[in-house]
Amino acid sequence: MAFDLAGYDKYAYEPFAVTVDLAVLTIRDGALHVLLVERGQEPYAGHWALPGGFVEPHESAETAARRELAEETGLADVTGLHLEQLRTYSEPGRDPRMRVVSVAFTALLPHAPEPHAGTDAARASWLPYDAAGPLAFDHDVILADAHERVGAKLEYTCLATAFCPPEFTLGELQRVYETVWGTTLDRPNFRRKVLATPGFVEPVPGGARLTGGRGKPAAVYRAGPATALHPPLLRPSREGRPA
Amino acid sequence: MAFDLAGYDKYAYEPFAVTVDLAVLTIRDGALHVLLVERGQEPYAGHWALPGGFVEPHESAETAARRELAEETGLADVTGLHLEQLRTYSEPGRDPRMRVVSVAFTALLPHAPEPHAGTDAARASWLPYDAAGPLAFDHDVILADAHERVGAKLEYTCLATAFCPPEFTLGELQRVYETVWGTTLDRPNFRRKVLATPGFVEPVPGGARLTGGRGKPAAVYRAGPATALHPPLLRPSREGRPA
DNA sequence: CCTGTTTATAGTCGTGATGACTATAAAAAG
DNA sequence: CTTTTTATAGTCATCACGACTATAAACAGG
Repeated sequence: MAFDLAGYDKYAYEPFAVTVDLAVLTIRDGALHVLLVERGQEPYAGHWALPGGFVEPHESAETAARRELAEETGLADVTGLHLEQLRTYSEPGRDPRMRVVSVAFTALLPHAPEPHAGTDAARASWLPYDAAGPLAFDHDVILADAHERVGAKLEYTCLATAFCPPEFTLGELQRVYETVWGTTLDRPNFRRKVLATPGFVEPVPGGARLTGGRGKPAAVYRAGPATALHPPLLRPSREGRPA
Repeated sequence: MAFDLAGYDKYAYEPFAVTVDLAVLTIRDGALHVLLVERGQEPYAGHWALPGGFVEPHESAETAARRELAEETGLADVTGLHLEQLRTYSEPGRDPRMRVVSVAFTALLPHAPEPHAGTDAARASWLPYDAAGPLAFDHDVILADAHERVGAKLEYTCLATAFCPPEFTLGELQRVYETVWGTTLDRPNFRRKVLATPGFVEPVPGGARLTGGRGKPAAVYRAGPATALHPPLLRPSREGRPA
């Protein structure tokens, strides 16, 4: 399959298929969920897999990821959503049929509409992160990498608001941290830290949310202009976390 | 050029060339240097570019990057060197000849042997980071991304020792931080922080280095087993750094 | 040989961030 | 109307860190 391209130095190269895979995360009912599609064909027929697809000739991987995200979630507007390149997976054997190099992305969604069936008529659904394995191909690894990356970015960026609707309470924001990290946090300390970070959140002029939820109504906030957290909001002590 | 692969769902896909590009960084004479090769052919003939090459059919991008690193630096043993995937660059127009998707890597070297000429007979050399532009293709962007990534990782990982020889002084380690960040640090405070972080460095039993350098001889340390820094060693105040 | 320069190392002090904790307010559930 | 739940205010001790001073040990250059 190798061929020579006139003028391309003196290399012969092998063409690869290039795809994008998406680890789309959201929080439903206080648990981390991931968007998965059920494969209709071999290999891994009947297995769950991360949504994704081929990068088309005219588009970048980022553009392809955003297109796939729109197709798979059925969201009309995915322009404001957090979409970030995770890493590229290129092990020769990762797809048994041929050489496929996949650029993986992480996407964070605030609310979680039920997904449409994908273009290949497979079932698509939100599954709890903890019940998501084993996935097709190397998607377990991609999903775990995405989780680790998001957990780390919560520490030193304002990324947590990407899981929240446009207006939210500090309790909701705290639940994002607790859900992704799998820990519990002290409420007054969390509150103090968030409010002491300039630009992390800003109060919504009007209101206190009542929502029928139990307890005292909470003040409502919006995401602020800041993107980084200085100093960071570190996870409760874990010795020797991987880099 | 599109074709159909029997059994591959129902997609037609376009084959891409997949390459690796390496941002190989080291510190020479107290300044950050990058390994560059001079292009012999169009496009960008005569321009400097990041070393790199095609991923071969049997290897992953990581393997290809390590192979290219060995070829370009002429180092016999690149197994212990820090090599890390940066991100993938896939803009359709980034190579004017055809569609090339490039997986970029960052490599850190302690000492800096003069590089061999690459396999394509182009010149290869260490250039100061600040004098490295403008590079071929989108390599300026890749190089800047690598610098930013390395600077950020110095904050919360033990990566700085990757720039140091097996045995080093705290002064050398501090110069790594200062060189990459472009700042100066308070020596006693830096020392206190590094020594207070368990597993960051460990003293070499034997010796104090004399080296003919001016000043009081310094104690010699080795990299310790730790990989992460808790709490992090933050850069001097910068408001609103990008995530 | 003496003095100044350079680098390494030890320590102090005040501020601010943080973890652990207590207390109060305001809603819903029973 | 009491309990439960959540939100919010505050305290206190510890620790991390920036700024700073002091001392030690090498070399350079007269």
